[in-house]
Amino acid sequence: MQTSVSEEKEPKERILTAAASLFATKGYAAVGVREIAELAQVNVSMISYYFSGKMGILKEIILRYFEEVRQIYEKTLAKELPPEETLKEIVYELVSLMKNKTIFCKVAITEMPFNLPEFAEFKAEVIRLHIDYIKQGLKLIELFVDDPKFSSIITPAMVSLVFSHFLFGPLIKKVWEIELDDNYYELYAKTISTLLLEGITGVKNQIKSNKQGEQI
Amino acid sequence: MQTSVSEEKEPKERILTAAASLFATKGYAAVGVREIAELAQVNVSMISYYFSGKMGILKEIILRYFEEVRQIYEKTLAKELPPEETLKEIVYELVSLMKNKTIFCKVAITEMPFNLPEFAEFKAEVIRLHIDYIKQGLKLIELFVDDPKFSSIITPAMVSLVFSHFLFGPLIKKVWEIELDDNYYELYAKTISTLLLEGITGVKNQIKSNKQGEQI
DNA sequence: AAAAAAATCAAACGAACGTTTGATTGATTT
DNA sequence: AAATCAATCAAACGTTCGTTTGATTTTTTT
Repeated sequence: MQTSVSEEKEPKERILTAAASLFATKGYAAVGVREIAELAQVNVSMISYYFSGKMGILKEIILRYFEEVRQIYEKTLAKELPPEETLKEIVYELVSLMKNKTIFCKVAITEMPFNLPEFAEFKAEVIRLHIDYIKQGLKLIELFVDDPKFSSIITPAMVSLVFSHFLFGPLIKKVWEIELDDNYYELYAKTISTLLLEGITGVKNQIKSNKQGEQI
Repeated sequence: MQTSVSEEKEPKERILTAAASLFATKGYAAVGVREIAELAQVNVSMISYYFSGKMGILKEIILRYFEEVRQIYEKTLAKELPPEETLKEIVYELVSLMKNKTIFCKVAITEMPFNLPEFAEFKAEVIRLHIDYIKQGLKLIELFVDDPKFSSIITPAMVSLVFSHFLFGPLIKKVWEIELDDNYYELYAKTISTLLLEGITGVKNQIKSNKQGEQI
């Protein structure tokens, strides 16, 4: 374990990295500003100076995460591949995002289910801002399953599928005792996208056979 | 929103329910003991009296959650159904567990990715105690995919698939504007288990075709 | 070189934290 | 009825919390 951030750029970025790393392991609310400042090797007051408060750091982390996801969606949808290929590519890109910026993503995802009163409004705003491209992603899935009820099941399922590995990260290492190298993550992306595509196809067939059942 | 716990049993149970409900919405670390006490309508000191500290409540919640899951596994495996049916039934049971005891499950799951130093040992112990039946569950999947590397991908994926709806619960209501009644949850369980079964079958086929590719 | 702006610091702020104390009440046992 | 035990309480414990202050240093601009 490192006790300080190694020769890293500007203080503002050091604070962000240190905080993200602490938030990722202990959760936002369990981390104190002094702990962040020590790891980032800055004075405590610098946190309010640069981020106007501890909450500002979390907001910045979440904004950056959503921006990365937005770019992935935009970049991939612009290619206008067939839906299956698009979905596969999005999964690949999301996995490599998680691999390269694990702690940022983990913070954004683990803090998502919570509803701190001071934070609810900001989160709702972020969701609102990004709802457009989320729905673009949904249209993709609705090419398979054109019922909003199914989208509301499959979309969160897709998100949590892709991120499951990183959520349970430390536990996985402990239980299976495997090495998490580049090969592993390639297999991971491939397996998850297959799981998802074949799964959705299965759901689609299930719906079809149900409809036929009703008609008889 | 209720400001107190309605005429409920023993004080100890009131504390547990109140705490779980607060932990579920704000996260363990963001909730204070006084807030819990107020909601449970007990004196603050009763928390240490019954649970020997705030952490004791969280431990109790997590223990109860794991016990419920253990019972589901045991009960279902005892039936000795074919693997597909077993998997399907486990998913159904897990969904209905989440439906009936949402806040307890949500707390257990959302706090799982974090590693508070005072809490790491307990969590490792719980995992160790339950590793046996988790591996029993794994054997199920290894009937489809007999490579531990794939299990390490598919098992967390399965868990997060089943729980995705409850993790993103409030967000789902907001985005899709749908009613979450019994019918919805029946569809939910059915869809998730299809997604999972067909997905795993797809992964299995992918592996098979890869192996054939190597042999040529 | 002087002036202005930005960055950093130690120190202190009041508030909230989880826990403990010691007295008091209510119920149970002798 | 007396003694014992469990349950509850208000109050205070010492810490830690996030933030702010006002002085000081460093950098940039004039």
